[in-house]
Amino acid sequence: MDQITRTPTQLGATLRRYRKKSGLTQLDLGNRVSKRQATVSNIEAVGNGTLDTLFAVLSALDLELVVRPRTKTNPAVLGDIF
Amino acid sequence: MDQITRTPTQLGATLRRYRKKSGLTQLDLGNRVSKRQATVSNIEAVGNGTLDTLFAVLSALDLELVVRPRTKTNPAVLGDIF
DNA sequence: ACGTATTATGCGGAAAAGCGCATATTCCGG
DNA sequence: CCGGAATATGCGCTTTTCCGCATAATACGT
Repeated sequence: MDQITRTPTQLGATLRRYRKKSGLTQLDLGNRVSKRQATVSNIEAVGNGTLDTLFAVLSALDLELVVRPRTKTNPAVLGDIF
Repeated sequence: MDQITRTPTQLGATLRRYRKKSGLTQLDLGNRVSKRQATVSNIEAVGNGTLDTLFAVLSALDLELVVRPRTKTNPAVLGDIF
């Protein structure tokens, strides 16, 4: 299932999903990327952060990003809801 | 062709590709998202920036992000090269 | 309900990214 | 080549993010 994100908040929610799926806490993940638990919280919950932090987290969770033209897929169902 | 990115630099290169494809200059794009040409340059060339800026640019270029587990695709050929 | 684990939030200070403005450098068509 | 367009870089300043550290609030199993 592709995780389409169009806002920082959606991205944060998606990252959280993947983090939980791999059984890590924010503290665990923060340690792996040498960042604070608070920083992980901030990027997940608020959607604030830098690209540096983002890619550190993606790497730690063994994820990658795909950039593509927007699809017609219902934009509401994408990640904010859960 | 999927635009897989695993580093800020690859992402920047990808954004540049899409910007040029849509016939915009950094100045054009900067104006659309109410940010400086220098800020666009920074995210494209250096890979530095915030999620805020990133999603503003994605939106202006009508792009979306997909987060997914890393594939086995040759990781070297993805965007730094060009 | 309790206790613990997890996540969110707050502080002061350092670092980075943003700004306006300007200029240097590079790219590219003619 | 030359000249203009486009991109990169610099300065001083403001805003945001990150830091360490700590605590408050929430979630979750027993």
